[in-house]
Amino acid sequence: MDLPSHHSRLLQQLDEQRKRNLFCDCHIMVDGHTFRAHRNVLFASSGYFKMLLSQSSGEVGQPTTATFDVFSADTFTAILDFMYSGKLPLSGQNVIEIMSAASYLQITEVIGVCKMFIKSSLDINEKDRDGFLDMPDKESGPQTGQCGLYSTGWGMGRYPCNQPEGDIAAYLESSSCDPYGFCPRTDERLSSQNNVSTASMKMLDRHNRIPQMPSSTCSPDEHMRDCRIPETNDTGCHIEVELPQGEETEAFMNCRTAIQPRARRRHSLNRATKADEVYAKIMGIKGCLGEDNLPSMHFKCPFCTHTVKRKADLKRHLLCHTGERPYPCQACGKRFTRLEHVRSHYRTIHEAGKPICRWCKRHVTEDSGQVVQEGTRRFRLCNKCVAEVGAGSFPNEVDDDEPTIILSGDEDKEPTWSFHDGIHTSDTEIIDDASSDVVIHKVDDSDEEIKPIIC
DNA sequence: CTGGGGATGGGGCCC
DNA sequence: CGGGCCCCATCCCCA
Repeated sequence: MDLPSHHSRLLQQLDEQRKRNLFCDCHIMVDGHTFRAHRNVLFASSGYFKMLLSQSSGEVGQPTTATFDVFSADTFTAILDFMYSGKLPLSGQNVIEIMSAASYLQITEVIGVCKMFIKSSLDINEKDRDGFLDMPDKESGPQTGQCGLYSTGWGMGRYPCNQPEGDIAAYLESSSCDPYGFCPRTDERLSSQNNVSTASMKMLDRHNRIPQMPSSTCSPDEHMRDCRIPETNDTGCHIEVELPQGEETEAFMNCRTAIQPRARRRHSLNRATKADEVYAKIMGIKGCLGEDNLPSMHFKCPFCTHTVKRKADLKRHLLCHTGERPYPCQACGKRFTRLEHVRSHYRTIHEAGKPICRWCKRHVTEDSGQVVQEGTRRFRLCNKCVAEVGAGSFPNEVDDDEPTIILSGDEDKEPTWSFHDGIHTSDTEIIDDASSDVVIHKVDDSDEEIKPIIC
C-alpha cells in the first residue's frame, strides 16, 4: 500500500528537526552565518555535498563543517529551505544567484527550475512558461521583482504541473550530469538551453564572482572553476572547505596551498595527484568509461560532458576539475597544470624569449636591444627605448652574452616559491639612476640556463 | 567603453 | 602512456 503523504511528512519532520537543531550533524558557514543541517539531507540533495560527505562518510559522530564564501546567506537559506521543503522562493532578484549557488552545489532540480524561470521571464518559450511548475505570468514574474514560490514536487511524490513528467525528467537530465554517473552527451541540447542562463551567469561571475554551472558551454576557465571537486583533508574526519571566491587563479592557488599544504607536498614529491586518485577511482567504478552511448573508444569525464578518445587525455582533463597545478614556475612560483605551460610561461615571462621591444614593439636583435628585468619579468627593449628610460649608460659588456637590466618595481606577483641558490637574487649590483625612477640592477646571467625544476 | 595584444588554459593529436 | 607541439578560446591589461 502506497502512502503518498509519507514522503512529505517525513520531510516536514526533518525540517522541524533542523529548525529545532535536533540531530544536525553538519555545519555550514555562509557569509558569517552558521547553518545546521542533516548530512543525509544534504547528501541526498546536492551533488556537491554528496562528494564532500562521501569522502568523510567513515566518520561517525564528528560534525562536518563546510564554509562557503561564494554566495550569500540569504541564497543558501533559500536553497536549504528547498532541500527540506521542495519549495523555492524565486524572484527576478535572486534567481541568478540561486542558480549559481545551485550550480555550485550541483542541485539539478534547482538549476532546472531557475532555467525555466529565466526562460519564462524572457518569454523565450511560451509553452514552457505556461505549463511548467505553475509559472507566474510575465507581468508578475521576475521583471516586476515579485516572488514566485516554486515547488519541484520534492516530498510531494510527483511533479505538480501539467507538463508531462517525461519532459521534465528529460529536461533535468539534460541540465547537468550526475557527478558520479555517466550521462549521455547533451552538448547540443545544453547549448540551446543554456543560452540565457549562461550569459547571465557569465555577467554574474565577472562582477559577483559566483562560480558557474558545469556545462559543456562554459569556458575553460569557468569550467575549471565550476567543476572543481571539493577539498578534504587527509583524515577526512573534519572537513573545512574554503571555496574560491572567483579570484584570480594564482590567488586561488595560494588559498588552496594554505588549505592543503600536505597535498601540495604530495605534488612536489611527484606522488599521485587528486586527479590521479579520481581517475583511478572512476576507472575502478566503471571499468571502462566508454560504456555509455558513445563509441567504445571514447572516455567520458564524470564531472562534465566532455569526452576524450584517450585515457591519458581524460587524466589530463581531470586536473581542471581537481584544481591541481603540479608544475610550479621556478622563477615566480606560479603554478600550472602542465609542464609545457610552465615552459611557455618561463620563456615568455622570465627569459625574454620574444625578440620584440616591449615598448616600441619593434623587432630587436642582440645588437639592437637588451634584456630588461622588471621584478621577475624579463623582456627586451631596443637600445633607443633603454636610453629613454635612462638606462643608456648601462654598459653592455657584462658577464653574460646577453646584458640584462632590472627595472625595479612592484612585482605583479608575490613569489611564494623559494628561490634555489639565490637564483636571480645573487650577483646583483644595483645601479641607481637618478635621472629616472628606474633602478637599474646589473645582474649576472650565468644562471640563465637554469630551468624550472619540476617536481 | 572598446579593441588589440599578451598570457594562460585546455583539447586534439603526433611521436 | 607520457611528453610535447599546435591550435584555439578566454581572460586580463592597457591604450
